[in-house]
Amino acid sequence: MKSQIQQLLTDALDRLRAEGLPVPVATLPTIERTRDPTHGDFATNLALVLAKAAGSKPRQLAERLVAALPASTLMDRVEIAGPGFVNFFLAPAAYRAVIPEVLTAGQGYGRSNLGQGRRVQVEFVSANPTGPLHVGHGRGAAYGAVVADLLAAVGYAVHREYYVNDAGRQMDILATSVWLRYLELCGEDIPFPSNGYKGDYVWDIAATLHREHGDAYRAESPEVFAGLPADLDPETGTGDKEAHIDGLIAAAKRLLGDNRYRYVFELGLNTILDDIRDDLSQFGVVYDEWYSERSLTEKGAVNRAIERLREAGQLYERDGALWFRSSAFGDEKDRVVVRENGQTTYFASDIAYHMDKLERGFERVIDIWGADHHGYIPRVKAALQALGDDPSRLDVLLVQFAILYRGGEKVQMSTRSGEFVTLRELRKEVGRDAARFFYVMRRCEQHLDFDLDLAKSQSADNPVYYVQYAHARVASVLRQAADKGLAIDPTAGMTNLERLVEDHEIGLLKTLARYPELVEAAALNEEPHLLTHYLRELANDFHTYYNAHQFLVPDEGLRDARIKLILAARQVLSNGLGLLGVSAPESM
RNA sequence: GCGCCCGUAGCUCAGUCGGAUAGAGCAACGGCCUUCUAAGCCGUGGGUCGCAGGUUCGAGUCCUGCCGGGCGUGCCA
Repeated sequence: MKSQIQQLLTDALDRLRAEGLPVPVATLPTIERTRDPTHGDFATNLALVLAKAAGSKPRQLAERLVAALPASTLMDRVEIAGPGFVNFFLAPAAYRAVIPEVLTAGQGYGRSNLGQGRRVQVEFVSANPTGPLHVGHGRGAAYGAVVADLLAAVGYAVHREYYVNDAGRQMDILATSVWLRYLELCGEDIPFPSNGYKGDYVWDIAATLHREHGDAYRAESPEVFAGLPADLDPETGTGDKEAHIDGLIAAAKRLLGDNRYRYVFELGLNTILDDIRDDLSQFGVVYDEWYSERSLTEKGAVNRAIERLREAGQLYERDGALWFRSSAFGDEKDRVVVRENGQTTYFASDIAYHMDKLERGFERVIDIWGADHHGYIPRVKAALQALGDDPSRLDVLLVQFAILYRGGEKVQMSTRSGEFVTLRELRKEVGRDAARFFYVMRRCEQHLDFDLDLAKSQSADNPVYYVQYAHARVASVLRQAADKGLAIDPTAGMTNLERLVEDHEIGLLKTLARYPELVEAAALNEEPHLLTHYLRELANDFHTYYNAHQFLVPDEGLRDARIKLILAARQVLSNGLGLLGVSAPESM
């Protein structure tokens, strides 16, 4: 509808230009939906924008513009208002046309081919497999999933990916933590390291190891701790927790040998990864690919990335380490890619990973990170630029923290003690639908206050229930109609739609017509919250209509028209909820 | 110190490429159930858009400075 009006305006401009008005050729008329209904349905500020170039007063120009507009059945009337706005009032028939449009398109209503199949990768969550996902990861999961689905809905070929950090020191700490717990289960006396992973899940993995392999992985405690630097003593502040845990990792590798160490490591990794996969899939979040960090090293991508940087002359040695000159590309300082001990850094893997992403041919790559990683953006972009790639192909979207509230109080979380609220616990408490909806209700760069009590409440205060209830209500009306033996045939001719004349009906029609534009905006700006707000509005339009008018009236023609309208509403509610990963219940 | 994000009604937040009289929900107050689910609807009150400049036909929106809050600033991942 918007584009049709745009075409009318373009035609008008062409005509004015032919009359000799100096209008820049590149001018593309901008059309906006009005905020105020007294300004019509759509408006353009074209006359204001062109006034200077045309050497004419805005209002005079607006009048010439209106006079030049081709006749159209879409339009009820066109008015000039304020300093020179041109307001378009659509004919009611133009709005009613949305009903057949929705009902024929069905689930496809709101989908488009803007992206024309261009390939986009969305990488999200990518939490280290050192423990279960917590509520912070949940927001990234919900946000990423909806962004991906929105892009797919507007015609992009979306590849959803989880980057698995299955290499590196954190994973060694996990493997060692599992082993130490296992030794405790074997009856060894183990002072657990302050820097180890203390969660219950570590015990669970250790118990599996003990159950399946008995004492086969056992070592004696004194042997394990022999010659280690002291752990941090929280009382006195003496000791070094980093040196202590590194010593323990070395002891584990030495005492277990390569094969047995690898086994414990893999057991920990796979157990947790399976848990994360399961958790996400129950959350309705699925991936096309789980991409292993280790595989980057194994196939030589990390070395290749380093070589490419070296060839580009962007590496140098200092203090025994190999540095990337990222400060030459906008980063605040240079970064190490190979440590003094010869090991490549996490950053080196990440350079290789992003190089690999672009090599895989994605036109656009979207990373969704927790906001605490924002300082990381310049160095990754710097690396891409140094490699000769185009850094603008990478967009990093930062998701701020989610803070849980229960009974008006902030829920305390601390990863240090292993006491955190997991995504699984959250889902169990408020349910998948409420969690998915609440997580994307705010712009991603806005801190999210997640009210657990509200998410659980079954009332109008709760936006999820409010929207779902609208859907269930339509279904309920249709059941009533069936019980009364009234025919419902959505594919029957749209002969009675002109009976829809009430304000509530026109309002609902207008909201339904807006949906495709809304999906487009939400997708292109990566803003799922627009969709949650829209659905609330749509539900409100429906509930208001429901309260003001009876649908199942004796007048057959009117009844038929109203049922078609609410069928269309149900379809759009269902489509929108579907994009959010929230169910659309038939009854509540 | 430097960098990124945020600051709009009592609370939580929308606000389209800069557009017309700044919106919604909650909370508060007052109404509506012999009628398709009251998990709903209607109404009332509530604002120095953090502050000060600038850009222009027009600024909550763009620019600069300041104030306040969050996060970051590893040869960790």
